[in-house]
Amino acid sequence: MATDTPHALVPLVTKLELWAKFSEAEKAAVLALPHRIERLDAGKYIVRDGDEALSVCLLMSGFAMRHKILGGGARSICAVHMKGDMVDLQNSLLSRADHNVQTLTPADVAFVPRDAVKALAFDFPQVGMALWYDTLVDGSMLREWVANVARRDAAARVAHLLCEFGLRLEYAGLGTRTSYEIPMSQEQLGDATGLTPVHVNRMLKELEQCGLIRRTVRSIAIEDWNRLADAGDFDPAYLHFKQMASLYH
Amino acid sequence: MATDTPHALVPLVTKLELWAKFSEAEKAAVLALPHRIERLDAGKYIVRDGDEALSVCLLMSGFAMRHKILGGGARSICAVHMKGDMVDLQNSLLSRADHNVQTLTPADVAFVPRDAVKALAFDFPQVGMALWYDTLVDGSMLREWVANVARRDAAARVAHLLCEFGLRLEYAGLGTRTSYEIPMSQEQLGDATGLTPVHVNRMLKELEQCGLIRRTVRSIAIEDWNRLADAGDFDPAYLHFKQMASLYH
DNA sequence: CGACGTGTTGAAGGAGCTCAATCTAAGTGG
DNA sequence: CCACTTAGATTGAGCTCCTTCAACACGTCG
Repeated sequence: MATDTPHALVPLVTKLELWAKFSEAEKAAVLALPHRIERLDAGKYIVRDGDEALSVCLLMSGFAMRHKILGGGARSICAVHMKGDMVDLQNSLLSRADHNVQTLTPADVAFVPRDAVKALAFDFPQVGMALWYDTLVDGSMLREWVANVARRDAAARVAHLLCEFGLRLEYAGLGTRTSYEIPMSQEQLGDATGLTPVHVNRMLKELEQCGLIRRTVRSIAIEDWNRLADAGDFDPAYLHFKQMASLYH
Repeated sequence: MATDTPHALVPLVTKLELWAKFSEAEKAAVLALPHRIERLDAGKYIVRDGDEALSVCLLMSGFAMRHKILGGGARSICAVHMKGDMVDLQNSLLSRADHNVQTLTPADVAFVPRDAVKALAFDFPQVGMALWYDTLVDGSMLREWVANVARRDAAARVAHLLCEFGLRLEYAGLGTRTSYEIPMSQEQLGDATGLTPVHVNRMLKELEQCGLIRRTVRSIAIEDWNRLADAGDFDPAYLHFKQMASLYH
């Protein structure tokens, strides 16, 4: 569990410092978190619903999703995570996982023992606060996700998801908001929007025919950001991005 | 802002102690939070989307909801709160509200200044941790809410909501899980389930005709808990109730 | 080459929506 | 106490958006 790559947690510090300026001691404490780095294939479960989750994990590369499997076997994806995201604070602190976390692509993941995170939050309240803020932003994104699947029509749901993805990828330094590779199949997009894969396909086609996007297999190019944002009823306020004024039009 | 009813915050202590045993000093610190108590009419906004939220508020009686108004004017309700619930940690800590909080019924609300809550969390990490846990449970409930509106059919959505309500009311000491007054109109139920009020009405009728519930105006009696839970694909694990084994069948 | 996962397209059906009328209960003012 | 108002509940009829089912295309990988 001792770390031979002490810089692996730098992205975490960067992210948490969005919420509070850390002292050197606080930074050092975060970087000193014991962790184990693992390379996971696509489709690997990080946590399963019902498990006792003992680790918090940090996505260093690749993509992952949170989802639930319902009684009838249907799947509901409620979040997608990318580089720098802290996955599974939710499950690990509440001890018993209430949903699954699964990789969408091959991913490098740093596992940090839950108790070390807890201790860190206790010993360095400033850090604990930043972690808390991070989970509050997750909550905000969940509320928007609810609104998306509950009250927007199919085309708007897909458009909204494409806008959110673009901004988040840009924010994570993984591309521009108007051109990126989407790490999900159309079936997964369906599970994320509450639609069937067939209908996702038709909506993508429609958005393309309206000149809002262009696409090849998995690559999305947003032709007209403003019109797509309009079609998707997209307003990035819920992402609570800091210091990114340029993105707010 | 000085308090003349020092016991008003007792329900908060009780709730937070589900997550961590508090010392006398910690309990005293929570009870010493400065607060102002206010009686609000039904339909009153506690916070509006976009506001700078300066207070956290504790529901002492009555019901409230969180919701978003979308571009087209549609409303999406993503949570309902009741006695003892801490409303609006979300909005106030992130400084700019990303959704509305509005009373469903007349309600007694204790307003606590945001900075006092922050200071409490800093000075008493054990308390801060409990507050954090509370927001994590909110997140879990949101994920289930996403699954409900995204992947269940109309009858199941309504059934699930009725089950959740019953359990939460019982847990809050406001009745039994099988018989209660529902504090929402059918239009609001529609906004909470992503359905039209007309269709909510038909689903309630259907559940009644199947012998799962009985009802008068706003009162719900669950005739057959197990069958209703089955119809609503309801499993209470996501509520993360503590010490309530009897409810898990 | 064949198999498999994924994307694409068509046709038909249904769950839930829209529109609109009617009914009920709870005020409210006279 | 009653006429009047109003918000919400209830019901019906028709329509539409999305689903379901099914076939076919395409690229990758054994």
